[in-house]
Formats: sequence, structure tokens, C-alpha cells
Amino acid sequence: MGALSTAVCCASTRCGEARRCPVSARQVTIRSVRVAVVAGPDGSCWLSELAEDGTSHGPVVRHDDFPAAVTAHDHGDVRWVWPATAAIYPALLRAGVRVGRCHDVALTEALLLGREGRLAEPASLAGAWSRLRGAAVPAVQAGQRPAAASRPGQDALFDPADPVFPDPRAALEALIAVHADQVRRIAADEHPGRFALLVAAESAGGLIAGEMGHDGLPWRADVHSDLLTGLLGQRPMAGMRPARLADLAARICDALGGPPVNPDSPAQVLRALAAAGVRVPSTRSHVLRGVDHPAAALLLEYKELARLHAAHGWAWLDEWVSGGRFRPEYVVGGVVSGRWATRGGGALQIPRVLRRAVIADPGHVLVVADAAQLEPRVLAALADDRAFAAAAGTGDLYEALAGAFGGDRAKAKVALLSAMYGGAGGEAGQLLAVLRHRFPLASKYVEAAARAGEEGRVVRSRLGRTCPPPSAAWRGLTSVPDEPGADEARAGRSLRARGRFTRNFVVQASAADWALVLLAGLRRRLAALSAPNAAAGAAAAHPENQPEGDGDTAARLVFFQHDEVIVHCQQALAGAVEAAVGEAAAEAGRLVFGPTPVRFPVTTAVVASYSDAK
DNA sequence: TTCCGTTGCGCG
DNA sequence: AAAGCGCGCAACGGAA
Repeated sequence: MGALSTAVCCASTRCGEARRCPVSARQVTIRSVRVAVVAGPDGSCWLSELAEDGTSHGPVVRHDDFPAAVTAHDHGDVRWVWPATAAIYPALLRAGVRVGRCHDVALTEALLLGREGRLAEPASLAGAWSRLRGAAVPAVQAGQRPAAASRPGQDALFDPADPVFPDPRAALEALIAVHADQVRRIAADEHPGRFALLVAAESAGGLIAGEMGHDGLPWRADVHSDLLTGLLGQRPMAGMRPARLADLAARICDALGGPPVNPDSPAQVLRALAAAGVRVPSTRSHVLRGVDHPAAALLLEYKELARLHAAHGWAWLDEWVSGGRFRPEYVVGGVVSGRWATRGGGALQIPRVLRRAVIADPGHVLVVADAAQLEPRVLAALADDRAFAAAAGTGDLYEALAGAFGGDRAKAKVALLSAMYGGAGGEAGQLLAVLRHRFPLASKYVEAAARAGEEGRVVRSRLGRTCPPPSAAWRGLTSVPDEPGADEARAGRSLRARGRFTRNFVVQASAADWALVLLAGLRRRLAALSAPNAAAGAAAAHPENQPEGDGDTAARLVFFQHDEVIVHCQQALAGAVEAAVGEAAAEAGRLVFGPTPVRFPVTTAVVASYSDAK
């Protein structure tokens, strides 16, 4: 990489003069522009326009005001190339600035490292830059899980004390070089088009995660609190049990007869049950449901309410809900399959009973969209099994398959779930045999994935996300040659567990591919929807730059959970949003799987409260 | 005191 | 003998 030339312009302006700088002037005539940008000290930034392949760049420009520079340059056709959306975007959002597209170097690096079997190495710009130069790579901290290690971290921000990047210009130079290298590595994939789509979708996911965390899910704390009071009694002092739980705990002790027992302690409950003549392997709910003892029903009731209190009680409300919004922190790619995770708040485990606290603002509605039977449909598209795909071309896949299982829809469902999850208990074995006979390609697809896992190989999703390789411990345990004994059984269990993981990975991760592409397409359509006068001028193309809060009337993605998405919008926009969801789903099917008879229907419900959906 | 593995259950 | 998958979070209880 040659020396960077610098053209300092609009150094002390907001967007007015910025429009005259070389980068934005040229951008008017170029369709798809990439602009590399890094944060500098005191809210400044350094940027440079890139060629599409990233191999060359224009002058380096410094701006005093990062958000203003973004506004000046983003006319809807810019793809921002930056170190990590998670580190950069929240500040832009707080400044009222949203961007259309980006290339997230850290998320992309994590995908590439996964493909290259180097998941343990840091995916940050600093890590990628070190590898590119052949320098020592900053070590991943011991005990960190690979997923955590590959998360974009603080090191993506400009830090003057960072020895890797002594100044923003060095960081920009590294960014440009790493981006060019990533473009090369993407093109070198077995399926470069698919992998490029994965990178674009993952980057869009980063933007969406930032925006959803910023906007928040509408959440009525008063409704939530009333619900808790109704179920648990008045809010207790910190550390105390609510009245209803205290009462249940006392009745459980009475029913068991012996010394006081803490129903929160499985060990104590197990001992007390044994003393009362009840022998159970655990205190799990499904076990207790089969126990004929007065304490069992009380314990079940206690466990359900205690969980609500502990996980989503008043303390949760205090910590996570403010200003009528629940604002969790989403972690894109936080799950190896490409599903999202969250940090804090448990946004992906909201109990169904609390959905009634999710209520649209006045004059607004929630459009709740759910991809129906997503994973079996994904398997149908992956396997290219004609008979199976034909069934997946209908509204109810299981019903369409029922004929092969004596007309029993439930059996068809069990067979499918067993094929995707590796289950073989009960009647599943029999049903799997039917599936293998009637839909051989669909069976072979998951069987091949399972075999790859058992042989220690990795598998990939449709768009090319790679599963982690087996651990050294797994290899040690399973490579022992025919030594009879206890270890043989353990090795066999590990082998089959790995097989179930890879078997499920190809389906779950490909479903995540589809969902991510859907999300990106929906976001693009919502932006257009929210800007009905977009043609009137650049200002109207950026309604997201309007003040937040009550003044913000745009249709917003507010929730995403694997195969379900919620949009919060004005009542009048609901129909258009529903249509946008349908279009985005169809587009995702085409982009991810190409021509296929498989349909990916999405059910939508326009509701005031999340609890009214489904 | 803090740390960590286990148990159990919420979601898909 | 079989065991379907993927997560996050809270509480417990023993270890350090």
C-alpha cells in the first residue's frame, strides 16, 4: 500500500462545505461507491473513497464531525467500509444519522476466519492487519469462547494508546489494506457470489442490530408491572419472595412434611421428595408432572412463577426498560450458526406471558411476521429433492407430507424434526425409514452432514458460513483406535453428538442465512416506505435524520428472533409493511437458493399488542 | 469473598 | 441402550 495523500477539507464544518470535498463530489456520478472510514479523536473521522475491488483509493480526507461527514456523503448508494459497526454505529445513531449499507470488517473477518478454520484468532481490524503483515497476532484471551473472541470489540475504536494504530491515518491505511484483502478472499471462495451475499447480509445485520438496540422494542412497564402483581402479589423488598411465592414455598414444606426445604434448590427438593417416598431422577418439570404427590403440583406452580420473578420480574423491568422501550444489545453472529445472540436482557427469551406488555405507540401498530416451518423448507431447498420440494411449495409442508405417513400430519412433523435434529427415539426411527424411502435426497443431505461431523470434518451453510471444527479434546477422545472399555462408549457418544451438531448446523445456519437476507431486504424496503417523497430531494431520502422519539414516524424494525420479525409503524403504513415483508421473503428465497419450487411463506399479523399475534 | 460447574427453564 | 439442535440467564453450592 503506497503512501496516502491527504486533502483536508471541510475541517471545521458540518455538512454544508463537506459537499464540496472531492469524495462527495465524485460520488454523484458513480453508482456504487465504497468509502473507508475510521474514527479519529474528539469525534473526528478520516475517510477515503475506494474502488469497488478495494485495490485503490482516492485522497484521504479528515472531517471534524463524523456524523456530519457521513450525512454529507451518504446519498443512498454508498457502502461504508469500517472496522466494526458495533463500535461505530451507536454514536452515529445517537447523532441521528443512519446509513444505507456497510462492509463490517470485523464481522466479515469472523466469517472468513471461520471458513479458514482459524476461529480462535481475533477478528478485529487489528488482528486482521497483524495477520496481513505477518506480524504477531494479538492473542485471544484464555478462556474466551471463539464467538466472543470474534466479536468486534473496543479495539475497533480509535485509541491513541493502541500500539497497533498510533494514529487514525495508520488505522485507515490498515482498514483499506484489510478490506482489499477481504475482497480477494471472498472472491476466492468456492461460491464467491453466495459468500459475498453472506458478507453483505451480515454487515446489514450489524446495522439492523445497532438500530434495533437504539430504537428499542415498545414496552409498557405499567402493563408488565400489573401483570407481575397479579401473578406474584405486591412487589417485595429486594431479595424477598413475593407473597404468592412465599405462600407456595410454605405449602410445599407442609406437603413434604420434613424439615424446611428451599424450593429453589433442586438438591434440597430431591432429598425432601426422597424422604417423602418419591424417587425421581431430577426435579425437572416434565418429571414432576408424572409424580403423584401433593407437593408436585405445588412445585410446578412455584417453579413457573419463580422463574418469571427471577428472569423477568421487577428487577429486570428496572434494568432494561426505560422511556417505554426495551433496549437489548443484539450480538450479530453471536451463535455459530449465524443466529443472533443478545448481551443482557434476554431479549430472545421473552416469556410468552409478557408479550402483552409489548404494545404499539398511539396511532401505531406492530406488524408481527413469522416464517412458517422455516427449517424444513430450508432443508427442502438445500436437498433439491423434487418430491420434497414440491411439498414445500405449498402452504402447510407437514400436511403436504402427511400422505407419505399414512395421512398423519403429526407423524410427518416428527419425522422431519428427527431428521433435522438427529433424534431416533420412540417411533422416530420408524418414521425416519419412511422419510428415507420416500424422500431419499432430503434424507441423504442431512445424513451426509452428520457423517461429515462424525468424521471430524466441518460443514457449511448455503451461503458459506462454516461450523467450528471439533475441539482437540474431541479428536483425542474419538481417535483412540479400537480400545475396548468405558472410553469406547464415551467416544461413541461424542461422535454421535458431533454428528447431530453438523446435521442440524446445515439446516439451522442456512435458515439463518435466509432470515438475514430477508431482514436486509425488509430494511431497505422500510426505508423507502418511510420516505414517500424520496424523489423530491436528498433531505426527504433521509427521514431517519428527523428527531428521535415522538417526531420519529418511520417504520422501524424493532424485534428479530431467528424466524420472526416485528415492525413498529404508523397504522396507515401497516398494509405496505405487510407487502414489504412478503416481497423481502420471496427475494430472500431467490437470492439464497436460486430457482426452487420451495416457497417461504411468512404469516403477518397487524396488532396493537404482540400477545395478539398468533 | 469470588469463581465456576451444574441444574433448570425461557425462547427459536 | 439411547441420547434429536442452538442459545442466555438465574440460582445453588462447592472450590479457591
